[in-house]
Amino acid sequence: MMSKGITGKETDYSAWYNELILKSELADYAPVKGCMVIRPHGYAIWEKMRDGLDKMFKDTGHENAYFPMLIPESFIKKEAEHVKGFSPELAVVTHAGGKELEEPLVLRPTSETIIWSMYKNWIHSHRDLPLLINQWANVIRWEMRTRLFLRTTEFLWQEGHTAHATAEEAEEETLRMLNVYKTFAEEQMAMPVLIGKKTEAQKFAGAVATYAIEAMMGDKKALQSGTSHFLGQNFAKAFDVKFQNEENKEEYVYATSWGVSTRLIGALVMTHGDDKGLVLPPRLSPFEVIIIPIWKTDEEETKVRSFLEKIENSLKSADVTFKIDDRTYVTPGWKFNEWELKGIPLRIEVGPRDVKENQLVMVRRDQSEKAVKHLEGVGKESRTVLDAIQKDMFEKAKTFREDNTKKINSYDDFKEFYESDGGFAESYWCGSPVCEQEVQDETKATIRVIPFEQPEERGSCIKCGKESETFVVFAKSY
RNA sequence: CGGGGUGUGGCGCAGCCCGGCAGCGCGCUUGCUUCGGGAGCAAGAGGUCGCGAGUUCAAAUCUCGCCACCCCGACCA
Repeated sequence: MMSKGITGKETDYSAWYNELILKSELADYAPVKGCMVIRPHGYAIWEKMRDGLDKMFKDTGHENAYFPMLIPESFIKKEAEHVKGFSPELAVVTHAGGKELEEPLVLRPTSETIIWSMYKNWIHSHRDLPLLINQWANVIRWEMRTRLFLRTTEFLWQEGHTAHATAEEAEEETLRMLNVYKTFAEEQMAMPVLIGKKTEAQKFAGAVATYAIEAMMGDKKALQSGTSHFLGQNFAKAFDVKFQNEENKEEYVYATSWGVSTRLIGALVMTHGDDKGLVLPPRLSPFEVIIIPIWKTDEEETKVRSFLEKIENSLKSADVTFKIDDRTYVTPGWKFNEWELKGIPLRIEVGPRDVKENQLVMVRRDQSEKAVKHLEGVGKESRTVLDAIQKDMFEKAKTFREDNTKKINSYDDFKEFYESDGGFAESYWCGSPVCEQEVQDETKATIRVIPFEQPEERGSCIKCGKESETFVVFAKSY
């Protein structure tokens, strides 16, 4: 079932990532190339993410709905940029019911087109706006190269699609949801993110502007972890969605869309994982505490079990979620390793020695020291420790990012940076797509974001040296 | 699409050059002893060697073809 250990991060990051996912039972390869099965442990994490995000969406006034997976091919073609961006990765159904279809059906790569085809029927007046809808769904994108969680042919995500009366309102919504993502990433995933605007070259096909959260992974590469798009009137025009404003004038509707996907699980793995396996932030762990009872004799078992009840009650009263691993056919040592591999944030060991002393042993997943704690108040103590883990994981990730972020002004230094260790480079850029492309061709680094907070001083473009006021963050990315 | 790799009991691999009984480790089953960092002993079960042709008395092994998956690069959440 399981062989000992996984490849070290330093030895081969990619092998480490794959082995970690397979061995911690987050996911497994499916029969179809590029597809994966999300196993219960991985899906439980996704459910946690989903629940956390869903609450944040509801709190900002959104409602869930569900639109179909099959989209008439002609819909995709209605928005010029959208077609151009997505046609290479579409999967198309041409036959069904034993016959060739009159019009091929596209398996949705994203749902703007089908949603806006419906919004046309639902929006007539400014009183119908804003329309704030989200859907949890699967999408299909036929990618050339896939990687577990980071880029799979089919993935699960959430896509918000909102309609507004004014550009200002829509832009506000775009940034509101970007900030929801930032908050979620930092507070729930313990993953610090940069936020900002994407360059023209990297924006969503069909958007006026794309914004993103970007995180630094354990190998110092960037991962785009969530996007929020201001779509302007592009889709309203493509699908002829107009409303009558207060002055009784017809106007096209303004749109946004925003999404995060199961890629976030990959982000979690690469932000916090270590050579022993996954390290889960308490708020996203399927359960927070794994309890491992230890005994030799029946008599000891009876004593330990009744002691466990006291621990359970204390944990329950502090709303700490836990699981007791009382399997008899594996040794405690085996369980330690297995639950560390699976990333459960806190472990409690209870054996005859502890029963006698009215104590227990606590071990944080993000550290390794064993700490002896008294039985009394173990629930509250666990909560305190879990909060500390959540916070420390964030700080550790943030420090790592800061340690690997460098202000770079000269292109020679820049090239050298990406030939050696790499990381995030803070530089200036003149705004020319030519410079952007040349930097990418020569160093593999791309502009990840144009941060909102721009420094006072001006600089010079990292590539052409022209004076520039645009401060950007470069990195190699997934 | 280019480059590389792999395909042999559930998992990881050896065997292939040089054709001759299909092996090893882990896991699994049963029993006993174990149990505070991946337990020990004993006895078992388990395989169309990715698929298809060919060469041969004989193919996991040689030849030709095909397929699948993984990794690295170009496209992307």
